[in-house]
Amino acid sequence: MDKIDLKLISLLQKNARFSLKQLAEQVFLSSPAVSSRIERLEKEGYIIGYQAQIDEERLGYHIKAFINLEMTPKQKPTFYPFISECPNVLECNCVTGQYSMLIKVAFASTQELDMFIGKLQKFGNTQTQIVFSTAVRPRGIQVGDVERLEQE
Amino acid sequence: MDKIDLKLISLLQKNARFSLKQLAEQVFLSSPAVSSRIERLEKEGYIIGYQAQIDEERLGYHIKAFINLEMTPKQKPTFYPFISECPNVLECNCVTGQYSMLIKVAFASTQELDMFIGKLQKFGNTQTQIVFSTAVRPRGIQVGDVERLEQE
DNA sequence: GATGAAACAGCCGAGCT
DNA sequence: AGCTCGGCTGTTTCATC
Repeated sequence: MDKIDLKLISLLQKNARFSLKQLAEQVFLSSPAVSSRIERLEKEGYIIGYQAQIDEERLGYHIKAFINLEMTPKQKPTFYPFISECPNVLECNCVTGQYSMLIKVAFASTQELDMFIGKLQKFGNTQTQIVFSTAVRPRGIQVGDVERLEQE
Repeated sequence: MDKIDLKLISLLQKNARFSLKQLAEQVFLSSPAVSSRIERLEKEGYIIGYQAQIDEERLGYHIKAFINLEMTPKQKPTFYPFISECPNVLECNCVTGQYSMLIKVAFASTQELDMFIGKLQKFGNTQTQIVFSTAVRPRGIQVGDVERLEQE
């Protein structure tokens, strides 16, 4: 994990479809060298995958929201499979505080959102925050400028 | 926007580095046809970009958190540029409820997180939820199974 | 990590349905 | 109009240094 690895990560965060040649030019290496570095970064778990970012709004999912779900730990075994199968769930984290799960969702309408929240009731109380607008779109940690060259 | 477009979107969400040929095989079209469809999806704003997903934990950012920030609307013009420049901010949304901004961040330690929260105080009160674990990693809306073929 | 050759994929045109 | 096919160009991969 050196500066070049971080630069490659940063470039792939900007555009995962850069060709090896384009990447090679920007880090002043040959394409085979870049290829083997990326392979290593994938194998060692730094790079989890490459995802196309979709505009949910453009696809008709106009309502985005964060749902706080108050849940007892013993429900986790049934909750986890359920939540990961929901196509409208964009992210779900277990967090500190009164509400134990924080779920990000996208729906076509408030009606659909309401129905989903209804389904969640069997797990516990919910509190919902609807998204008005997005100041910073989901993105990775910005590694370009920082000097964090640990051997992790 | 037909079934094939949705299938392409779904495939690129799974792996943005699929080659045109690989995509073509899976939708039973030729690669030029796939190429022009993707070009159109990008131009029309369905596909915003392609991002490598990084394991922040693996890079040493062990603390992830959601910060609720209570802020008056008049502070937005100074807050927006500030928040989008922070390399540790993974996402930021304006939401309904008592807390007007919901900010997702990643830091190497609770100390750094604490310092950041300190900096936010000049905008308003905060309430922080630290992430214990992730049930569903950030992902796009799952379009594969649903029948949402509107001309949006 | 670099170089060169071979395999491969992507791009642009023409012709077809 | 959009899809498929063929040729050229550029990219990736492998062997060698």
